[in-house]
Amino acid sequence: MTTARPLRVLLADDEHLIRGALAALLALEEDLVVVAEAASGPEALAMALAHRPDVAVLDLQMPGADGVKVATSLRAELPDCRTMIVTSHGRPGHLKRALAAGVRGFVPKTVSARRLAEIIRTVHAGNRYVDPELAADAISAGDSPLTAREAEVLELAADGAPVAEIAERASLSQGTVRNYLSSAASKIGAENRHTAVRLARERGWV
Amino acid sequence: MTTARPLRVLLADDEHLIRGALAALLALEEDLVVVAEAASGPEALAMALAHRPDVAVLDLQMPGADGVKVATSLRAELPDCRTMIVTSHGRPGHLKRALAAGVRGFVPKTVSARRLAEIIRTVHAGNRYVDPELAADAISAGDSPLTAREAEVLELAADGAPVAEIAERASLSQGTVRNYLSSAASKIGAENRHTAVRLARERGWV
DNA sequence: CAGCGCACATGACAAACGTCATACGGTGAC
DNA sequence: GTCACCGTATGACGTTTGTCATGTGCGCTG
Repeated sequence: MTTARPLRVLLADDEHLIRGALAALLALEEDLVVVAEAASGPEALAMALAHRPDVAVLDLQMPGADGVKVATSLRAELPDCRTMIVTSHGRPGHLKRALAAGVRGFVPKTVSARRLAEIIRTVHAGNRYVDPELAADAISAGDSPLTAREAEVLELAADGAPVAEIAERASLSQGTVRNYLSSAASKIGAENRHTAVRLARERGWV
Repeated sequence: MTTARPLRVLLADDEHLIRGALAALLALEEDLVVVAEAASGPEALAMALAHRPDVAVLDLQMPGADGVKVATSLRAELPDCRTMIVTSHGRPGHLKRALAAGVRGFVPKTVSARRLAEIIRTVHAGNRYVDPELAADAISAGDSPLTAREAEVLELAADGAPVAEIAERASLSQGTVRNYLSSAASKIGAENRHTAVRLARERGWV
């Protein structure tokens, strides 16, 4: 059993420093081999199709397309490839999106390389792994109490646009927009739409 | 000249994965030795005092105290130790703050490890190094047109607090607060304080 | 089918906000 | 020593928001 076929890994992260360092560390693991690296979402996708890795380790924030988008495409185009997300900022919403996209591993960058290698093996074996802390956050954040429209309007309000502009962009009357913003804010427990936007962001509801 | 005293490096980054990987890569450089690692601002400070490194490589965002704060303290307590900042999100304002704190190197995490090693040597030699792209951003963002008070009030407005609360926290009258917010927004070219906050953030003015 | 929740709307009122004029004391520059 | 700019303040004005009541129509679900 010493000559098992090595586990082929794709590494995608826009930070060269991290990516290179990670590749070096994973190379120390005998059963892992990094077959491709990418610095952007589209590049990750292209690399995956070219090299057909067993596991794709994706950074959440990358130029072009974020980790979850890449995972979604990968699921369609390369179903045998397991995907996992590594991230610095673990927002509850991201985790939820990721799991919905078929991602099987979700870990913060605070883990050690050894641990990451273990998790890569876990994921490859067909199991899932979600960082317990992030999972707890996601659960405690709960599901969004917002209706689809409320969320949409809140999102349009995100950059501080006045009601008139939001109304126009959403093709709604100004009164309706105010109603939605008001009910969204009260559901969230914020005193005004701006704090509502911030809180919704933090909880991954927008 | 082969047995020169090695260059002693302190590594501070809250992401274990990155920090470990970085340490491993820097260890490949013959003339560098990582003498200490830290995962938070205070820890970095303590480690520096205990191990007296030649160069401290600090992540910008860390729990406890950010890289710039650590650099400031270090400058006072360990003047011989050069400091440099490594960061993922290079906002213009951070660079300015960092240079003011006596930081001698400022690089994004997109550089390669080899390059980082070179820069560590540059910094140790007493020179400065600032990533050209970040420098260009900082220059094009220009200086803040805001007065000290305007910036302060704008910062208090950052989380969407109403004027009354800002006034209380700044010990100002509500009218004054509104005046400041109004003039700050007009200087920035924003239509209201919320977009003003956002733009000021992007330009590193708060 | 009756009831419920949602999308969407209107009108009205109070509170918050943005803007402007005006004022006065302090500080630094010329 | 005047001039300009800043910090601070007030009062007044119109506009934008937040909130509420109320209404219509639609699609589920019991």
